[in-house]
Amino acid sequence: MIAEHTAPNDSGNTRSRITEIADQLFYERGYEHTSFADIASAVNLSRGNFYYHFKTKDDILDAVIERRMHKTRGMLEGWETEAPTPAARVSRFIHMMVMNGPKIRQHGCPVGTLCAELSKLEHPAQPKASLLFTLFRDWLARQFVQMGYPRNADALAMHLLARSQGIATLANAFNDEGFIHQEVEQLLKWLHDISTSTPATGEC
Amino acid sequence: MIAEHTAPNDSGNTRSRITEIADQLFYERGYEHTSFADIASAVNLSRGNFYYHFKTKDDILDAVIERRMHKTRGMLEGWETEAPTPAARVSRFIHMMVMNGPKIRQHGCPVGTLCAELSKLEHPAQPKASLLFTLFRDWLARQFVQMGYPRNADALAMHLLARSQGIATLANAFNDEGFIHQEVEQLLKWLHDISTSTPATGEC
DNA sequence: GTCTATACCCAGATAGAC
DNA sequence: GTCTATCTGGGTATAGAC
Repeated sequence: MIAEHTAPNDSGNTRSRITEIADQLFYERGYEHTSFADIASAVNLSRGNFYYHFKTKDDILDAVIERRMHKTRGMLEGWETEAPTPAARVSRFIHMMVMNGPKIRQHGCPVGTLCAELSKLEHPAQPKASLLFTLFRDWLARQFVQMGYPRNADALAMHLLARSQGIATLANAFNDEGFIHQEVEQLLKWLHDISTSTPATGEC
Repeated sequence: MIAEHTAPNDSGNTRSRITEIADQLFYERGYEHTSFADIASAVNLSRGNFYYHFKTKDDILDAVIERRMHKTRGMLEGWETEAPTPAARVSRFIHMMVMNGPKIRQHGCPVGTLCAELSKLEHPAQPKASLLFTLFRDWLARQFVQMGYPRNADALAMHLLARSQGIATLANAFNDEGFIHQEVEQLLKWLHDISTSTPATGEC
Protein backbone atom coordinates (compact mmCIF):
# COMPACT_ATOMS: atom_id res chain seq x y z
CA MET A 1 0.00 0.00 0.00
CA ILE A 2 2.89 2.30 -0.71
CA ALA A 3 1.96 5.50 -2.44
CA GLU A 4 1.54 4.48 -6.04
CA HIS A 5 2.16 6.74 -8.96
CA THR A 6 -1.56 6.53 -9.73
CA ALA A 7 -2.50 9.98 -8.62
CA PRO A 8 -3.68 11.41 -11.94
CA ASN A 9 -4.13 15.11 -12.22
CA ASP A 10 -7.73 15.53 -11.18
CA SER A 11 -9.29 12.50 -12.82
CA GLY A 12 -10.94 11.72 -9.52
CA ASN A 13 -12.51 15.14 -9.55
CA THR A 14 -13.46 14.88 -13.19
CA ARG A 15 -15.03 11.53 -12.56
CA SER A 16 -17.09 12.81 -9.68
CA ARG A 17 -18.03 15.90 -11.67
CA ILE A 18 -19.30 13.65 -14.44
CA THR A 19 -21.19 11.53 -11.95
CA GLU A 20 -22.76 14.58 -10.37
CA ILE A 21 -23.91 16.02 -13.68
CA ALA A 22 -25.13 12.64 -14.89
CA ASP A 23 -27.07 12.19 -11.67
CA GLN A 24 -28.83 15.47 -12.28
CA LEU A 25 -29.52 14.82 -15.97
CA PHE A 26 -30.76 11.29 -15.39
CA TYR A 27 -33.21 12.75 -12.89
CA GLU A 28 -34.38 15.59 -15.09
CA ARG A 29 -34.47 13.87 -18.49
CA GLY A 30 -34.40 10.19 -17.68
CA TYR A 31 -31.59 7.71 -18.18
CA GLU A 32 -32.26 6.64 -21.76
CA HIS A 33 -33.04 10.14 -22.96
CA THR A 34 -29.71 11.48 -21.66
CA SER A 35 -26.88 11.04 -24.15
CA PHE A 36 -23.14 10.99 -23.67
CA ALA A 37 -23.00 14.21 -25.59
CA ASP A 38 -25.43 15.83 -23.13
CA ILE A 39 -23.29 14.88 -20.17
CA ALA A 40 -19.99 15.67 -21.88
CA SER A 41 -21.08 19.13 -22.94
CA ALA A 42 -22.48 19.85 -19.48
CA VAL A 43 -19.08 18.95 -17.98
CA ASN A 44 -17.20 20.71 -20.79
CA LEU A 45 -15.52 17.59 -22.03
CA SER A 46 -15.15 16.25 -25.53
CA ARG A 47 -17.02 13.07 -26.22
CA GLY A 48 -13.76 11.28 -26.95
CA ASN A 49 -12.20 12.17 -23.65
CA PHE A 50 -15.35 11.08 -21.93
CA TYR A 51 -14.51 7.44 -22.53
CA TYR A 52 -11.31 7.82 -20.60
CA HIS A 53 -13.43 8.14 -17.46
CA PHE A 54 -16.33 5.81 -18.22
CA LYS A 55 -16.24 2.93 -20.65
CA THR A 56 -19.98 2.45 -21.06
CA LYS A 57 -23.21 4.19 -20.26
CA ASP A 58 -24.07 1.45 -17.80
CA ASP A 59 -20.90 2.29 -15.90
CA ILE A 60 -22.13 5.84 -15.47
CA LEU A 61 -25.47 4.57 -14.24
CA ASP A 62 -23.70 2.38 -11.72
CA ALA A 63 -21.68 5.33 -10.48
CA VAL A 64 -24.80 7.49 -10.27
CA ILE A 65 -26.66 4.89 -8.24
CA GLU A 66 -23.69 4.50 -5.92
CA ARG A 67 -23.51 8.26 -5.53
CA ARG A 68 -27.19 8.36 -4.62
CA MET A 69 -26.73 5.52 -2.16
CA HIS A 70 -23.92 7.41 -0.51
CA LYS A 71 -25.82 10.68 -0.34
CA THR A 72 -28.94 8.94 0.97
CA ARG A 73 -27.01 7.18 3.70
CA GLY A 74 -25.52 10.49 4.72
CA MET A 75 -28.91 12.15 4.84
CA LEU A 76 -30.45 9.36 6.92
CA GLU A 77 -27.53 9.44 9.34
CA GLY A 78 -27.98 13.18 9.61
CA TRP A 79 -31.63 12.82 10.54
CA GLU A 80 -30.68 10.10 12.97
CA THR A 81 -28.35 12.37 14.90
CA GLU A 82 -30.29 15.61 14.57
CA ALA A 83 -33.74 14.43 15.61
CA PRO A 84 -34.14 13.09 19.13
CA THR A 85 -37.20 10.86 18.75
CA PRO A 86 -38.19 8.31 16.11
CA ALA A 87 -41.31 10.35 15.35
CA ALA A 88 -39.23 13.46 14.78
CA ARG A 89 -36.95 11.49 12.48
CA VAL A 90 -39.83 10.14 10.40
CA SER A 91 -41.15 13.66 10.30
CA ARG A 92 -37.91 14.70 8.63
CA PHE A 93 -38.55 12.16 5.95
CA ILE A 94 -42.04 13.50 5.34
CA HIS A 95 -40.84 17.09 5.27
CA MET A 96 -38.31 16.17 2.61
CA MET A 97 -41.20 16.15 0.14
CA VAL A 98 -42.05 19.72 0.95
CA MET A 99 -38.44 20.83 0.71
CA ASN A 100 -38.04 19.17 -2.68
CA GLY A 101 -41.51 20.23 -3.75
CA PRO A 102 -40.58 22.22 -6.85
CA LYS A 103 -38.31 19.52 -8.25
CA ILE A 104 -40.79 16.77 -7.48
CA ARG A 105 -43.47 18.71 -9.29
CA GLN A 106 -41.18 19.00 -12.31
CA HIS A 107 -39.52 15.59 -12.41
CA GLY A 108 -41.16 13.33 -9.86
CA CYS A 109 -39.23 11.35 -7.26
CA PRO A 110 -35.65 10.56 -8.32
CA VAL A 111 -35.81 7.05 -6.94
CA GLY A 112 -39.28 6.12 -8.10
CA THR A 113 -38.85 7.38 -11.64
CA LEU A 114 -35.45 5.71 -12.04
CA CYS A 115 -36.76 2.36 -10.82
CA ALA A 116 -39.76 2.61 -13.12
CA GLU A 117 -37.63 3.44 -16.14
CA LEU A 118 -35.07 0.70 -15.52
CA SER A 119 -37.89 -1.76 -15.03
CA LYS A 120 -39.29 -0.98 -18.48
CA LEU A 121 -35.85 -1.24 -20.02
CA GLU A 122 -35.31 -4.55 -18.24
CA HIS A 123 -32.00 -3.02 -17.31
CA PRO A 124 -29.58 -5.14 -15.26
CA ALA A 125 -29.11 -2.26 -12.81
CA GLN A 126 -32.79 -2.25 -11.82
CA PRO A 127 -32.30 -4.33 -8.65
CA LYS A 128 -29.44 -2.07 -7.66
CA ALA A 129 -31.65 0.99 -8.07
CA SER A 130 -34.31 -0.59 -5.90
CA LEU A 131 -31.75 -0.74 -3.11
CA LEU A 132 -32.24 3.01 -2.83
CA PHE A 133 -35.79 2.28 -1.78
CA THR A 134 -34.51 -0.41 0.57
CA LEU A 135 -32.30 2.15 2.25
CA PHE A 136 -35.33 4.28 3.13
CA ARG A 137 -37.45 1.25 3.89
CA ASP A 138 -35.06 -0.20 6.44
CA TRP A 139 -34.33 3.15 8.02
CA LEU A 140 -38.05 3.91 8.40
CA ALA A 141 -38.72 0.42 9.74
CA ARG A 142 -36.09 0.95 12.43
CA GLN A 143 -37.85 4.14 13.47
CA PHE A 144 -41.18 2.35 13.72
CA VAL A 145 -39.58 -0.39 15.80
CA GLN A 146 -38.32 2.27 18.18
CA MET A 147 -41.80 3.76 18.13
CA GLY A 148 -43.13 0.50 19.52
CA TYR A 149 -44.25 -1.36 16.41
CA PRO A 150 -41.77 -4.22 16.18
CA ARG A 151 -44.23 -6.56 14.49
CA ASN A 152 -45.36 -4.42 11.58
CA ALA A 153 -42.56 -1.89 11.35
CA ASP A 154 -41.77 -2.96 7.79
CA ALA A 155 -45.39 -2.71 6.71
CA LEU A 156 -45.58 0.79 8.15
CA ALA A 157 -42.37 1.73 6.36
CA MET A 158 -43.67 0.42 3.05
CA HIS A 159 -46.97 2.18 3.61
CA LEU A 160 -45.26 5.51 4.15
CA LEU A 161 -42.94 4.96 1.19
CA ALA A 162 -45.92 4.18 -1.03
CA ARG A 163 -47.80 7.25 0.14
CA SER A 164 -44.77 9.37 -0.73
CA GLN A 165 -44.43 7.82 -4.15
CA GLY A 166 -48.06 8.41 -4.96
CA ILE A 167 -47.81 12.01 -3.89
CA ALA A 168 -44.79 12.55 -6.09
CA THR A 169 -46.39 10.88 -9.10
CA LEU A 170 -49.57 12.95 -8.96
CA ALA A 171 -47.83 16.21 -8.09
CA ASN A 172 -45.75 15.65 -11.21
CA ALA A 173 -48.61 14.57 -13.48
CA PHE A 174 -50.82 17.49 -12.46
CA ASN A 175 -47.94 19.90 -12.01
CA ASP A 176 -49.47 20.67 -8.62
CA GLU A 177 -47.20 21.47 -5.73
CA GLY A 178 -50.13 22.38 -3.48
CA PHE A 179 -51.18 18.76 -3.51
CA ILE A 180 -47.92 17.84 -1.82
CA HIS A 181 -48.64 20.16 1.09
CA GLN A 182 -52.17 18.88 1.35
CA GLU A 183 -51.08 15.27 1.59
CA VAL A 184 -48.11 15.99 3.83
CA GLU A 185 -50.54 17.43 6.36
CA GLN A 186 -52.40 14.15 6.40
CA LEU A 187 -49.19 12.16 6.68
CA LEU A 188 -48.06 14.21 9.66
CA LYS A 189 -51.43 13.62 11.31
CA TRP A 190 -51.09 9.91 10.60
CA LEU A 191 -47.59 9.94 12.10
CA HIS A 192 -48.82 11.77 15.16
CA ASP A 193 -51.63 9.28 15.65
CA ILE A 194 -49.47 6.18 15.47
CA SER A 195 -46.67 7.71 17.52
CA THR A 196 -48.93 8.73 20.39
CA SER A 197 -51.51 5.95 20.48
CA THR A 198 -50.63 2.74 22.29
CA PRO A 199 -49.60 0.24 19.65
CA ALA A 200 -52.29 -2.44 19.51
CA THR A 201 -51.28 -6.02 18.88
CA GLY A 202 -52.00 -5.98 15.16
CA GLU A 203 -52.19 -2.26 14.64
CA CYS A 204 -52.45 -0.57 11.29
CA MET B 1 -72.25 13.36 -45.34
CA ILE B 2 -72.99 11.08 -48.24
CA ALA B 3 -71.01 7.85 -48.19
CA GLU B 4 -67.60 8.87 -49.42
CA HIS B 5 -65.29 6.63 -51.30
CA THR B 6 -62.93 6.73 -48.34
CA ALA B 7 -63.60 3.24 -47.10
CA PRO B 8 -60.19 1.67 -47.64
CA ASN B 9 -59.89 -2.09 -47.47
CA ASP B 10 -59.25 -2.66 -43.83
CA SER B 11 -57.01 0.25 -43.10
CA GLY B 12 -59.28 1.04 -40.17
CA ASN B 13 -58.61 -2.40 -38.79
CA THR B 14 -54.91 -2.18 -39.49
CA ARG B 15 -54.78 1.18 -37.81
CA SER B 16 -56.53 -0.07 -34.71
CA ARG B 17 -54.37 -3.17 -34.67
CA ILE B 18 -51.30 -0.95 -34.72
CA THR B 19 -52.74 1.20 -31.97
CA GLU B 20 -53.55 -1.82 -29.84
CA ILE B 21 -50.06 -3.31 -30.18
CA ALA B 22 -48.42 0.08 -29.61
CA ASP B 23 -50.53 0.56 -26.49
CA GLN B 24 -49.25 -2.71 -25.12
CA LEU B 25 -45.61 -2.11 -26.07
CA PHE B 26 -45.59 1.44 -24.72
CA TYR B 27 -46.82 0.01 -21.45
CA GLU B 28 -44.36 -2.83 -21.28
CA ARG B 29 -41.23 -1.16 -22.66
CA GLY B 30 -41.95 2.54 -22.41
CA TYR B 31 -42.66 4.99 -25.20
CA GLU B 32 -39.13 6.02 -26.11
CA HIS B 33 -37.75 2.52 -25.87
CA THR B 34 -40.34 1.18 -28.32
CA SER B 35 -39.27 1.57 -31.95
CA PHE B 36 -41.28 1.61 -35.13
CA ALA B 37 -39.62 -1.67 -36.04
CA ASP B 38 -40.86 -3.22 -32.78
CA ILE B 39 -44.43 -2.24 -33.50
CA ALA B 40 -44.27 -3.07 -37.20
CA SER B 41 -42.89 -6.54 -36.63
CA ALA B 42 -45.46 -7.22 -33.90
CA VAL B 43 -48.24 -6.29 -36.33
CA ASN B 44 -46.52 -8.12 -39.21
CA LEU B 45 -46.10 -5.00 -41.28
CA SER B 46 -43.10 -3.73 -43.13
CA ARG B 47 -41.64 -0.55 -41.75
CA GLY B 48 -42.32 1.20 -45.02
CA ASN B 49 -45.98 0.39 -45.02
CA PHE B 50 -46.18 1.49 -41.45
CA TYR B 51 -45.94 5.12 -42.48
CA TYR B 52 -49.03 4.78 -44.56
CA HIS B 53 -51.01 4.54 -41.35
CA PHE B 54 -49.06 6.85 -39.04
CA LYS B 55 -46.84 9.68 -40.18
CA THR B 56 -44.86 10.16 -36.97
CA LYS B 57 -44.28 8.43 -33.68
CA ASP B 58 -46.12 11.21 -31.92
CA ASP B 59 -49.19 10.38 -33.98
CA ILE B 60 -49.10 6.84 -32.65
CA LEU B 61 -48.79 8.15 -29.12
CA ASP B 62 -51.82 10.35 -29.67
CA ALA B 63 -53.83 7.41 -30.95
CA VAL B 64 -52.72 5.27 -28.02
CA ILE B 65 -53.75 7.89 -25.50
CA GLU B 66 -57.12 8.27 -27.20
CA ARG B 67 -57.56 4.54 -27.16
CA ARG B 68 -56.82 4.46 -23.46
CA MET B 69 -59.23 7.32 -22.84
CA HIS B 70 -61.93 5.42 -24.67
CA LYS B 71 -61.29 2.18 -22.84
CA THR B 72 -61.15 3.94 -19.49
CA ARG B 73 -64.43 5.72 -20.09
CA GLY B 74 -66.02 2.40 -20.97
CA MET B 75 -64.67 0.77 -17.82
CA LEU B 76 -65.88 3.57 -15.59
CA GLU B 77 -69.33 3.51 -17.18
CA GLY B 78 -69.39 -0.24 -16.62
CA TRP B 79 -68.68 0.16 -12.92
CA GLU B 80 -71.30 2.89 -12.77
CA THR B 81 -74.04 0.62 -14.04
CA GLU B 82 -72.92 -2.62 -12.40
CA ALA B 83 -72.40 -1.40 -8.85
CA PRO B 84 -75.42 -0.03 -6.98
CA THR B 85 -73.77 2.23 -4.39
CA PRO B 86 -70.94 4.75 -4.67
CA ALA B 87 -68.94 2.74 -2.13
CA ALA B 88 -69.33 -0.38 -4.24
CA ARG B 89 -68.20 1.55 -7.29
CA VAL B 90 -65.08 2.89 -5.60
CA SER B 91 -64.45 -0.62 -4.40
CA ARG B 92 -64.32 -1.70 -8.04
CA PHE B 93 -61.61 0.84 -8.62
CA ILE B 94 -59.59 -0.49 -5.71
CA HIS B 95 -60.02 -4.09 -6.79
CA MET B 96 -58.71 -3.22 -10.22
CA MET B 97 -55.24 -3.18 -8.66
CA VAL B 98 -55.64 -6.76 -7.51
CA MET B 99 -56.97 -7.89 -10.88
CA ASN B 100 -54.06 -6.26 -12.69
CA GLY B 101 -51.62 -7.30 -9.98
CA PRO B 102 -49.21 -9.33 -12.13
CA LYS B 103 -48.90 -6.66 -14.80
CA ILE B 104 -48.54 -3.89 -12.24
CA ARG B 105 -45.77 -5.82 -10.57
CA GLN B 106 -44.00 -6.16 -13.91
CA HIS B 107 -44.60 -2.77 -15.50
CA GLY B 108 -46.20 -0.46 -12.96
CA CYS B 109 -49.36 1.54 -13.63
CA PRO B 110 -49.90 2.28 -17.33
CA VAL B 111 -51.07 5.81 -16.64
CA GLY B 112 -48.55 6.74 -13.99
CA THR B 113 -45.53 5.44 -15.86
CA LEU B 114 -46.59 7.08 -19.13
CA CYS B 115 -47.11 10.45 -17.45
CA ALA B 116 -43.77 10.21 -15.71
CA GLU B 117 -41.94 9.33 -18.92
CA LEU B 118 -43.56 12.04 -21.00
CA SER B 119 -42.79 14.53 -18.26
CA LYS B 120 -39.08 13.72 -18.45
CA LEU B 121 -39.13 13.94 -22.21
CA GLU B 122 -40.95 17.26 -22.00
CA HIS B 123 -43.20 15.72 -24.58
CA PRO B 124 -46.07 17.86 -25.92
CA ALA B 125 -48.53 15.03 -25.26
CA GLN B 126 -47.86 15.05 -21.53
CA PRO B 127 -50.93 17.15 -20.65
CA LYS B 128 -53.06 14.87 -22.78
CA ALA B 129 -51.75 11.82 -20.94
CA SER B 130 -52.60 13.46 -17.63
CA LEU B 131 -56.21 13.60 -18.76
CA LEU B 132 -56.28 9.86 -18.17
CA PHE B 133 -55.72 10.63 -14.51
CA THR B 134 -58.38 13.32 -14.70
CA LEU B 135 -60.86 10.75 -15.95
CA PHE B 136 -60.38 8.65 -12.81
CA ARG B 137 -60.14 11.71 -10.61
CA ASP B 138 -63.47 13.18 -11.69
CA TRP B 139 -65.22 9.84 -11.64
CA LEU B 140 -63.98 9.10 -8.12
CA ALA B 141 -64.89 12.59 -6.98
CA ARG B 142 -68.46 12.06 -8.20
CA GLN B 143 -68.67 8.90 -6.13
CA PHE B 144 -67.46 10.72 -3.04
CA VAL B 145 -70.01 13.46 -3.62
CA GLN B 146 -72.73 10.83 -3.71
CA MET B 147 -71.20 9.34 -0.57
CA GLY B 148 -71.88 12.61 1.21
CA TYR B 149 -68.57 14.46 0.86
CA PRO B 150 -69.41 17.30 -1.51
CA ARG B 151 -66.81 19.62 -0.03
CA ASN B 152 -63.72 17.49 -0.24
CA ALA B 153 -64.71 14.95 -2.84
CA ASP B 154 -61.83 15.97 -5.07
CA ALA B 155 -59.31 15.75 -2.25
CA LEU B 156 -60.56 12.26 -1.44
CA ALA B 157 -60.31 11.29 -5.09
CA MET B 158 -56.75 12.58 -5.32
CA HIS B 159 -55.86 10.85 -2.09
CA LEU B 160 -57.10 7.52 -3.37
CA LEU B 161 -55.39 8.02 -6.73
CA ALA B 162 -52.12 8.79 -4.99
CA ARG B 163 -52.38 5.75 -2.78
CA SER B 164 -52.91 3.61 -5.85
CA GLN B 165 -49.95 5.11 -7.64
CA GLY B 166 -47.67 4.55 -4.68
CA ILE B 167 -48.77 0.94 -4.41
CA ALA B 168 -48.06 0.37 -8.10
CA THR B 169 -44.65 2.02 -7.93
CA LEU B 170 -43.43 -0.04 -4.98
CA ALA B 171 -44.98 -3.29 -6.15
CA ASN B 172 -43.04 -2.77 -9.36
CA ALA B 173 -39.77 -1.69 -7.74
CA PHE B 174 -39.75 -4.60 -5.28
CA ASN B 175 -41.41 -7.02 -7.67
CA ASP B 176 -43.82 -7.75 -4.84
CA GLU B 177 -47.42 -8.54 -5.64
CA GLY B 178 -48.22 -9.40 -2.04
CA PHE B 179 -47.71 -5.77 -1.14
CA ILE B 180 -50.64 -4.87 -3.39
CA HIS B 181 -52.98 -7.15 -1.47
CA GLN B 182 -51.69 -5.84 1.82
CA GLU B 183 -52.36 -2.24 0.90
CA VAL B 184 -55.65 -2.96 -0.85
CA GLU B 185 -56.91 -4.36 2.45
CA GLN B 186 -56.13 -1.07 4.12
CA LEU B 187 -57.75 0.90 1.33
CA LEU B 188 -60.95 -1.13 1.59
CA LYS B 189 -60.99 -0.50 5.32
CA TRP B 190 -60.47 3.19 4.67
CA LEU B 191 -63.32 3.15 2.16
CA HIS B 192 -65.57 1.35 4.59
CA ASP B 193 -64.80 3.87 7.31
CA ILE B 194 -65.54 6.95 5.28
CA SER B 195 -68.60 5.43 3.61
CA THR B 196 -70.24 4.45 6.88
CA SER B 197 -69.22 7.25 9.22
CA THR B 198 -71.23 10.46 9.17
CA PRO B 199 -69.26 12.93 7.09
CA ALA B 200 -68.00 15.63 9.43
CA THR B 201 -67.82 19.23 8.20
CA GLY B 202 -64.17 19.16 7.20
CA GLU B 203 -63.58 15.45 7.23
CA CYS B 204 -60.44 13.71 6.02
C1' DG C 1 -52.19 -0.74 -49.35
C1' DT C 2 -48.10 -3.07 -49.27
C1' DC C 3 -43.53 -3.68 -50.28
C1' DT C 4 -38.07 -2.65 -50.91
C1' DA C 5 -34.60 0.51 -50.84
C1' DT C 6 -32.60 4.18 -48.93
C1' DA C 7 -31.68 8.86 -46.92
C1' DC C 8 -30.49 10.91 -42.80
C1' DC C 9 -29.30 11.57 -38.12
C1' DC C 10 -27.73 10.64 -33.68
C1' DA C 11 -26.56 7.33 -30.43
C1' DG C 12 -22.75 4.52 -28.15
C1' DA C 13 -18.15 3.30 -28.66
C1' DT C 14 -13.04 3.13 -30.54
C1' DA C 15 -8.33 4.66 -32.45
C1' DG C 16 -4.74 7.20 -32.22
C1' DA C 17 -2.38 11.91 -32.35
C1' DC C 18 -1.01 15.38 -29.04
C1' DG D 1 -5.75 13.38 -19.75
C1' DT D 2 -7.49 15.61 -23.55
C1' DC D 3 -8.45 16.08 -28.15
C1' DT D 4 -10.22 15.00 -33.35
C1' DA D 5 -11.65 11.73 -36.42
C1' DT D 6 -14.07 7.78 -37.26
C1' DC D 7 -16.71 3.31 -37.07
C1' DT D 8 -21.03 0.99 -36.44
C1' DG D 9 -25.73 0.35 -35.37
C1' DG D 10 -30.34 1.68 -34.84
C1' DG D 11 -33.71 5.11 -34.98
C1' DT D 12 -37.20 8.06 -37.59
C1' DA D 13 -38.74 9.11 -41.87
C1' DT D 14 -39.20 9.26 -47.23
C1' DA D 15 -39.40 7.73 -52.27
C1' DG D 16 -41.12 5.13 -55.39
C1' DA D 17 -42.10 0.41 -57.53
C1' DC D 18 -45.76 -2.99 -57.41
